[in-house]
Amino acid sequence: MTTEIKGANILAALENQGYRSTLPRREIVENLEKRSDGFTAEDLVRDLPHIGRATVFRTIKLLMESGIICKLSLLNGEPRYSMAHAEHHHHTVCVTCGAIGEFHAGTIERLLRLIGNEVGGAIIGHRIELYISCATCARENRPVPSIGHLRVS
Amino acid sequence: MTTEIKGANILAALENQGYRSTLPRREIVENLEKRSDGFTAEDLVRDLPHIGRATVFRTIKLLMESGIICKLSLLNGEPRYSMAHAEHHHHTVCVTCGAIGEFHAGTIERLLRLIGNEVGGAIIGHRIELYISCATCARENRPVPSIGHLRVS
DNA sequence: GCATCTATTGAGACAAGGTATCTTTGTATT
DNA sequence: AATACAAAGATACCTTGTCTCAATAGATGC
Repeated sequence: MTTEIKGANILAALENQGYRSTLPRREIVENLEKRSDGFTAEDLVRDLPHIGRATVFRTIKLLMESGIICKLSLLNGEPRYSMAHAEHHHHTVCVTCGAIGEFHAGTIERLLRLIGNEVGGAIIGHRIELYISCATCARENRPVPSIGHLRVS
Repeated sequence: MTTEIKGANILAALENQGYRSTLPRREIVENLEKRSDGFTAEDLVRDLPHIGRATVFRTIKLLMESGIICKLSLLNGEPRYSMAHAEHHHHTVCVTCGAIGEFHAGTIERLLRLIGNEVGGAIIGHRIELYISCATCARENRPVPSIGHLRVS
């Protein structure tokens, strides 16, 4: 029931926005399709050594602006990218293995909008990252790092 | 009604954790007290040129681990630090002027805990940033940048 | 007050993640 | 096919930190 844009459709989406369909872009999109979890820019650079570093970053930026991939932060601030499977959503990040999940929560959206009123000014958007110890890591009792003020009381 | 730790108390807190009260640390803490809004590491480096860059970063890390300051992200991912006025809290970030605010929302905490159950695995903590156009910027109609998948529908 | 022990500092090299510049190449269009 | 301009590649550069290592300075015992 996800509204994932994929394959040729991604390129088509870019073309509709006036961007050209080039070989590097096709290769990057193709590579992304194989990925089910979070990835780094360097993953792509490593996987596609004949494509320039700058091009990889430029394409990532393009895909982000088009809402096709999104960027999130591990606990320590390390960046990760992941395919955007839904229009607006949030991420779960496993603090031990780094696995990325996705969730949607209408109630939170509504709440945040209310809070926006209280806070003064116009609410534009938000970022929510939920740090978890994923099912596998929790089962294996892998030690959870200290997370400072991000912890839940 | 905030539980802000300040001045000598910050140093005392560090000493209680076994850290020494050194001149650079005192100067950094003193400088931080003057700040009411978000700041960058480079702000401190610039303000305290006789203190080494590494020491500034080391002290920031220390203060973060002690829960005295916290780190957050502007829309574009740029890091900002801000004094932690409450135990566990979240931030509002003005997307046009970068002003940092703070809010607390028990309801969201509870909700996220519920979502944690659904998501599978153990919930450890979370990060929430609410992007706004602050009262001043909204009044002056300053243009809001595109924010990709972070926007609220 | 002085010696000592060790945490901390400063300087500077290094690393990750990304952007800017500039020339060459590739794509869409006529 | 010719052309115009978007995009690529190479590379230098920037920002935000971290690491190393010798020199220094707090805390402590005497």
